[in-house]
Amino acid sequence: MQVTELADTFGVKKDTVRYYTRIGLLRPSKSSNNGYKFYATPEQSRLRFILSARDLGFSIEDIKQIFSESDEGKTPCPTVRVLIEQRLQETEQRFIKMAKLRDRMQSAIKAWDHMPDKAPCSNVICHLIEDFELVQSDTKNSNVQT
Amino acid sequence: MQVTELADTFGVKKDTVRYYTRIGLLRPSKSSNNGYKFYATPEQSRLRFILSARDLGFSIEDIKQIFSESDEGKTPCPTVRVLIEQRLQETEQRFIKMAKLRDRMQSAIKAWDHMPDKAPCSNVICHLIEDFELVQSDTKNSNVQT
DNA sequence: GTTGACCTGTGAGCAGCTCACAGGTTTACC
DNA sequence: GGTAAACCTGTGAGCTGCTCACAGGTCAAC
Repeated sequence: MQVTELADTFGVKKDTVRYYTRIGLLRPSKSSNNGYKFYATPEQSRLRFILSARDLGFSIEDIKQIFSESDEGKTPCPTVRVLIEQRLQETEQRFIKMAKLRDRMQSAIKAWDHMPDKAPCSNVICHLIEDFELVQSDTKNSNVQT
Repeated sequence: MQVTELADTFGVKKDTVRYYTRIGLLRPSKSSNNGYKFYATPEQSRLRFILSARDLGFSIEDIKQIFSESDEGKTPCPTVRVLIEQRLQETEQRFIKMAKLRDRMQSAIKAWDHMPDKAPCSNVICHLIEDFELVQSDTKNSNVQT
């Protein structure tokens, strides 16, 4: 199998396969006649594994580490358990951050609904954005006070 | 004000200010004696604006566009209203994707709790990760069937 | 032999910073 | 005046995880 067939088999882009190859996650042999890279069965397993791990939030670096352990014949399972906990924590933090961002955006849109457009003046570029900050902190303060 | 003072004033890193300068969001003058960049009041307003916009999910490119309109004296408000809707949609999509990822990770951890570590064999690198896929699709199927 | 389709590897680019680093400037002290 | 240390500067490169662009090699059909 060369790159195109492998990519099509797993429903990924050729460039993705090439990328994984370039960074050493896949290690195809070289076809002797034309020098094209040749992906045999083990490389196909590895790609399948990469895609599964990716779907579980493991980073490329994580996958490298898992491979290096399994290549030595060691069980990568303990590492996998530790890594996923870390990745989950990161994901949760980003998730919370994104939820907050979404809320901010939604309340900005709502607040702007009844505000007019204004031309920029000396220090104010867009009053919608700049006034929203104030609204936000007012809200915060009044929440604190009540 | 030069870069360090400006950065400290707004609680950002020097490198961030330098980055914004490099890409043209800030346009400091050059100090005549030592050639260092000098950030006057308008640049301080711009930085404040950048940070507010960033907190509302606008991209650097969005901010550039907003600046270019306000620099021409036009009101950027209509653009801002359109842009934030787009960014909100993107944020929501990423949010949903991340929620799903989080759920997958959590259920993997749960499922792995009762599974042993195993050494890698010919086609299997880490059975935790590789078997989880199957569990997932089984669950999906049984949900469909019920 | 030649046209054209397809395949290849590699360099560069994306966002939004962040880091590394060589070298200029300033300050404290003698 | 000199000098060493501390601090400041701008710029190039690196980060993730791809994705795109592109010059050139290969191959099947005619």
